[in-house]
Amino acid sequence: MAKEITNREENYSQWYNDIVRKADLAENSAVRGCMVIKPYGFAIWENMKAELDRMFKETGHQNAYFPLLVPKSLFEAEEKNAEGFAKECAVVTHYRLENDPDNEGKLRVDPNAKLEEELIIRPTSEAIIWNTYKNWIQSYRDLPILINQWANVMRWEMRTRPFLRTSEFLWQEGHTAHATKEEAVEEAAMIHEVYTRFAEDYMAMPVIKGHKSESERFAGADDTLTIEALMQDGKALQAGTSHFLGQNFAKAFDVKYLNSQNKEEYVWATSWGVSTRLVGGLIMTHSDDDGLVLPPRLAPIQVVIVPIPKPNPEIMEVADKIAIELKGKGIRVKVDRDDKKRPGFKFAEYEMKGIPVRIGIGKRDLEKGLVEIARRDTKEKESIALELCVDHVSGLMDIIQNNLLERAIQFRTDRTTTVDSFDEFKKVLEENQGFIYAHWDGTAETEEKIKTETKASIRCIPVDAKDEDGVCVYSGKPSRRRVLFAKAY
RNA sequence: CGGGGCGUGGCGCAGUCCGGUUAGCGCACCUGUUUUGGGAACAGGGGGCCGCAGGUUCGAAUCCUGCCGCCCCGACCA
Repeated sequence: MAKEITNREENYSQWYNDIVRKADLAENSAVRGCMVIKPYGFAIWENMKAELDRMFKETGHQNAYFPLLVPKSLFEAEEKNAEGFAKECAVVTHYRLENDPDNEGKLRVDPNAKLEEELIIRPTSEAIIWNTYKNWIQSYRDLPILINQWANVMRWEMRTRPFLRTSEFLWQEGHTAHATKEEAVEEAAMIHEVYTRFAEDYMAMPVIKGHKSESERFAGADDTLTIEALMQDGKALQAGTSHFLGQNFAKAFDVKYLNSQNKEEYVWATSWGVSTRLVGGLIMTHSDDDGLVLPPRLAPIQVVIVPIPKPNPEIMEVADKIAIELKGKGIRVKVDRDDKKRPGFKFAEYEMKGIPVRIGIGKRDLEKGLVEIARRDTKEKESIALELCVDHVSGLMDIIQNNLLERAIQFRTDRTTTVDSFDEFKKVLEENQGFIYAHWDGTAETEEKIKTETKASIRCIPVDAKDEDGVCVYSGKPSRRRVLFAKAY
């Protein structure tokens, strides 16, 4: 069967790398920590982007674009934010190269072209955007500002992995400005819900919604909302965050407005983002040892039609007819016209690429009026009457989408444990990993100690956590509710 | 930044310890023939500054020195 993909059990991270490479999603580049996203991988991102963009616009946001470079003086204005990102910033210091007099044919940085002020390559855009908003906002009538940008950002990470953590990555970042605290809090929560819907309805990736603990918060935020997904190796992935920024950036950039009583007030803010990391989450939620598995709603190709054993006019006529009908139902279809490769090779290839449904049209079956339908998610194959094929396949789209979500929910349920003692806590981490619900005393000290001793961190304080009196698994101090722990990516 | 590993056709590797004709193998690629319902077989063929720069030597992929880069594990990371 599928060759060259490492088994998940054998070496999970090698398996992940194999999928990325064999499914032709991305490859390493000449730049350390930066990947080349290949057409097939980019198509998945484009589908995510299209859907998210639609959701943002539906909720009243507009797209805009701000500069890649941020003057250092602006970057440092919001202290906590600057401090949080300082260690991972790439910095532009010069603007010109020249021929190196000591090294024929080589260039060097022109020492005379040093910038007066260094420019930071954005690790996030709050600074440059709030500096801009300052000029846009005078009155309560200018609010709210609801803007999103699709952009690249750079964070000089020490260790990178394709999609999950790269030095440069693509994302969207929403930056909104509001007249009242309530409105901003509501905005952050609304986007949190949009992210949840996207993860579950499109990626078929169930997530836990919650608040970050104070120490895990975005640098410069008063509250960070997160969606946390569970990967197949039992580790958590932070899949999206939505921050309530309070008035921190408004104060740092002096953004005030006049309210209807002609009184000056600071503006309230949110920011929120998801990135190409979602592609990594998608891979690790559904894929198996035979390759990528994609949910139909995000698959670049939803159905592939393979002539067996190879294209001939009679078969292709049927294939094209089915393709046209499926396309008429809004389904993304590829008809394989390659007459060089044999069916077995193609089957394996399309499985590697995670195409949800394959229709095999063969001479022998066709004589009996049958075609073969193969599902990627279950690997089931069935023969079905030609005239039922289109309806059956279009119906499969939702069935597969739901099955993937159900499967992922089941996996998460199996890997979620509620514990009441620290021994139990550690035992679960050794044996099962996954999500752990446990009581926590609410202090950063305890959180830190648990993390140091077990490598598990608080992923979130779930929004739907029930009040439940108990005692902290670590300190024994009283706790009002359980929080979600896991080792994380 | 610490520990480990590695740079040899597009990819994966052998050869390096112990220097010696023309640097080899698998995959991929090209041509042809036979095949074709789950990763076809055979035959022929193309493709290499052996990471870079010095040095030792009659002779360096191989030995010496310096540099550069990559991968893995840690530390780090919203």
